[in-house]
Amino acid sequence: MEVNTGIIENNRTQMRRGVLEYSILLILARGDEYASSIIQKMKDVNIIVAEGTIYPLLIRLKKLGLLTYRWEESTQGPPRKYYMITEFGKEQLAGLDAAWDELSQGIDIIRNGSKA
Amino acid sequence: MEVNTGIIENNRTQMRRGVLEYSILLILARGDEYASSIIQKMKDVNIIVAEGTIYPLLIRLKKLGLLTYRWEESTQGPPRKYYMITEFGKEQLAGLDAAWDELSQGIDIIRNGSKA
DNA sequence: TTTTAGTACCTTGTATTGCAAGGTATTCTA
DNA sequence: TAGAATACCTTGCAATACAAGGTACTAAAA
Repeated sequence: MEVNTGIIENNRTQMRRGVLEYSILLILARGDEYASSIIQKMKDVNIIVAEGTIYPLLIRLKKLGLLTYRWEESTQGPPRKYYMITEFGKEQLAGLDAAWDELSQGIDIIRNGSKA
Repeated sequence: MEVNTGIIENNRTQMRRGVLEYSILLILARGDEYASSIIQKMKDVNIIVAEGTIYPLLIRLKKLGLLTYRWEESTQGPPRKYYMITEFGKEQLAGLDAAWDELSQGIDIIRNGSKA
């Protein structure tokens, strides 16, 4: 079924997809979070992620050794799975920072015709 | 078959994918180009695209009305299909500029914790 | 005049992956 | 004790990038 009609909306989604893992790692580098709070923090900066996206993704990043987690009781609802970035995760994040910078620069160049 | 091993390489690819259409439109907004020259221009700024990616993409963008093309003889090889951005394409590109700016800002915020 | 190399076009099939939809468990409140 | 709210998770589908393989034209070499 067709979900995204407009070209712009479609590309906005596409662009977001490219930085999903990166944003998760950025957020977790600032502090431990559980899935729903990550979704919220990303939403705050207009990077929309669905639950069905983030849970498998967190599991994947954990398997790769970038993250670990701990369970924590909540006063209002079921226990939460707080994810934490590992040392290896931080190393990889540094690489992603570089990748993002490189892409930004690339876009800048073809956009403005200079390395500004 | 596994193609991209490293996490960083994998994400670099993922990020690039998000801006494929955007970069094509940016390049064509500066002047008419044929597929191979678009690939080259993108490569120049480290945005790698394969032929098998760009041909279907150009066809798609043409079908959507963002591009048209004209054939042009070449002195060294077969004729070239020069793609040109349409008025509608320029309109959409403006939207993509906004989408990109928004994403960049979003990343900046979760990266630096501010709207710098 | 055949062959090779270079350039340009294009299609097919596969693997990846985001996510809508649907589902379970816990806590709190009416 | 029946919702409502919050949290977790899985399944199956649709979209899509791209490796691989293929055609056609030109020029140059054999």
